[in-house]
Amino acid sequence: MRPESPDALDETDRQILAELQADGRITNVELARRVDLSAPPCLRRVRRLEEAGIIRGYHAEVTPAALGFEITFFALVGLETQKQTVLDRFEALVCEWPEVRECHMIRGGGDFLLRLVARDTAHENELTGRLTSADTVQRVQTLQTIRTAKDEAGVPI
Amino acid sequence: MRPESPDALDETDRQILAELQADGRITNVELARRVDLSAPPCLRRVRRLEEAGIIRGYHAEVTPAALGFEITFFALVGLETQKQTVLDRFEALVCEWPEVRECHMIRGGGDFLLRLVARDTAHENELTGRLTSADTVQRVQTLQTIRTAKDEAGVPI
DNA sequence: CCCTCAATGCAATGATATTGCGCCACTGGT
DNA sequence: ACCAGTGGCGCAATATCATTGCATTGAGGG
Repeated sequence: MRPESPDALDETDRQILAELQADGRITNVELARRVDLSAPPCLRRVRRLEEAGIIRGYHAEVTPAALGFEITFFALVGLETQKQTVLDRFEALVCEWPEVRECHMIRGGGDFLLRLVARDTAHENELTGRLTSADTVQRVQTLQTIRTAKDEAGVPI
Repeated sequence: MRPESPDALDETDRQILAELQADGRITNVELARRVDLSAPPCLRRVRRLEEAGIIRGYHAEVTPAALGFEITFFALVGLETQKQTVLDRFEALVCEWPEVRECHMIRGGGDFLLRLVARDTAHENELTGRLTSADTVQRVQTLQTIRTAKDEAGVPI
């Protein structure tokens, strides 16, 4: 029947993903040239990848400092319990803060790793204060980034 | 003379950044419509933002699992010393690993926070083992992500 | 009040995206 | 071995978009 699953990716698909991950605004004509296809089938492949959810979207990478966000930091947050409703409530709370850019639940439960941005140290302090004083929060360890040697959004292809 | 710095962003620029951060493949015509400009000045603003380094690039967001990377995890790595050459060497080392997607130096020195992707738990174990046995590495704490409630690449605008 | 400069909009031109269609290769069944 | 059926490709045509040149407009300075 089918030698591979219907959503399997061949080498050309991987090349397309690699190119679009590296430059999301490349023209379809140029993309087709790089993966050695003509434009129409190349575009059809891109559409298929988008519709399959393999490409979730395209984003401009904006320098945070240009918008006044000089500080990026992480916060390791421990909650008092591991009860699901408590975890859910904490997630819902911080997800509403625009300064929280990522919220990952880690390990067995009760712990979260957040990535946040702040305009300055006062803003940062305010954010950590808000975290510390939030309901059910037991401890907050902030990890201030001194410098970032690598920051690639995607995955290796 | 100048009411604001030459690289200052007005409200239209911020709108452009917000739109391109949300959808990096939007056409210039559509972008111009949303920020209430005609196409040429809109494109000129985008080019200016790109050349000023405010827009660093555009990237497709690819689902890691589609490429076989089922696991994302973080690693807190402590080195034995804070000597600059040791820090630099560690950074150079892990930056060469494709599975390391982010490498942030944190706090006073000697500590790094890494974000990594792995195909499976065996791959993850191999990576943490490589970290643990790397030269000058004192300790490695892995933070396995159970679930991710929020993962926004950019900054609030 | 005039001048200057920066930014805009319009119009024209060259590229690109998108669709329809025919062709070829491969697969499975006869 | 032959014959559909299927999927993917390239070509060609058309709609849309990107990009450039140029005239106009409005705000601030002289």
